[in-house]
Amino acid sequence: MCFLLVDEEKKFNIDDFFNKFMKMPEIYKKRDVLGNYFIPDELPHRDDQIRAIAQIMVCVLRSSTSLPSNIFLYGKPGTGKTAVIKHVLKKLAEKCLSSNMPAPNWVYINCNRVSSGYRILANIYNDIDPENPVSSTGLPKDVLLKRLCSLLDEKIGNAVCFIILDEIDSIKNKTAKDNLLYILSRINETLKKCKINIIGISNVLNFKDDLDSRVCSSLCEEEIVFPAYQALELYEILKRRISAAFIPGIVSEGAIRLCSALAAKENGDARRALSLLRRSGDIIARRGLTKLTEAHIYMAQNQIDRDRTEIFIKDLPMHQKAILLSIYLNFKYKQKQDSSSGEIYSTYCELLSKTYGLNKLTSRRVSTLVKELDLAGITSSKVVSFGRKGGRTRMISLKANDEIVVKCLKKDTRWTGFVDFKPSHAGRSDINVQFGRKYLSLIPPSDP
DNA sequence: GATCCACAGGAAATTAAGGGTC
DNA sequence: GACCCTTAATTTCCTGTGGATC
Repeated sequence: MCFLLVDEEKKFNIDDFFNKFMKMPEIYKKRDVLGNYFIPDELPHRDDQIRAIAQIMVCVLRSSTSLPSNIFLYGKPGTGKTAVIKHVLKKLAEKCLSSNMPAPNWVYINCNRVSSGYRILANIYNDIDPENPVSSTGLPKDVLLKRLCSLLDEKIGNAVCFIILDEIDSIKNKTAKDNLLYILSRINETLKKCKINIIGISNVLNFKDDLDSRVCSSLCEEEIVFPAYQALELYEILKRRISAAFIPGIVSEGAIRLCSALAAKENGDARRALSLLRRSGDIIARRGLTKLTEAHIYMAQNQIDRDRTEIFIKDLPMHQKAILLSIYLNFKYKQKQDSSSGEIYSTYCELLSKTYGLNKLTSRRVSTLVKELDLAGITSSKVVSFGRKGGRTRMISLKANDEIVVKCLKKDTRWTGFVDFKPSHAGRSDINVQFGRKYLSLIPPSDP
């Protein structure tokens, strides 16, 4: 039996907390304005992009069956791509309705959440007909496509349906990506009444280079690039949002400037600036303060980075946690900051030999998982060559705060007991431990 | 300049799981 | 229930690579 030891004095009283909060001064007029999904009526510094998209889409106003060119939008995260396309479609729909024309239909899919071709087609289907959804697996792709075409003709009729594929670069499998985009680029040949227009949104500027040439020519008819926001542009965007979100006088001038500068440093990401503002607003709201200063922006920044790392590690699959633990243990027990992929693999194998019911992954798979940790900013690594004696390897070091890493790993009961485990090769001076896989033989055989 | 090391990493194959159809 | 489909995770196979050493 297990008891939670709770200090009576520190025991959280939810009623008291709510009562205290109710007495605190209100700082927000409308907090939602700072949210990621809020689309403002005006999008400053995006006039060129709005004009370009509007000029392509305007033919829909002449005839509901006129098909505009397919569009591809490129730009780094937080540069307003999604907001601009939604804004233009909203305005187009308003104009159609005020002119007694049918509003254009549109389906928005974030490919980051629906990463396979089949599921993207299924999501388009389910978005159009949510009452009779198709399953996310099981049907042959050609059957699903046939059903989707029938549905589009039946539900949309003689009109254009815009399909927005956001974060299209996150479809990892190149064949799946080419197949899906090829199907979509030819779908109008199968449709009898409805017409499909594809709007692709990518965070990767050279996304097109990776596409099949047939797909590229039909899908990338018009391309619009979204440049990163400059600090001054971000400042103006924040000013507008602040006046809609906060009660006047709450946010200090210095805080706005700092927030814009920090976001400008992160590739001009407006989403990051708004998230900093939202988080720092919540910090002062919970403390009952009425002035948001630079200090609160720094606090918010630390909290966001910390939360991001903790959530990422908490959600890692079991083997990836073991790999991260191996990196941490090598960092902890070695004199050097970085370890070779071979050393990490041998530590990983050693850890798994001490657990029951877990088969170790191959070094190839571990190599892919290490790269994923790298991409997430948890580790930092680079490929280096040690010549004939040492060959080519990846040198890996821990980038995230080691205290946060160990705290998160301790929460996983499978690995709690291993956070102080010393790898066999650590601290040995009688062997050259540069090249870990050689030393797999050091690992004692696991119990049967 | 050739050789060799210790991998890196791409591509195809395999496996398991979830689901649809007949 | 057999068979077919899809996806995701993983393995297997293979070629490529940078630089020290021969």
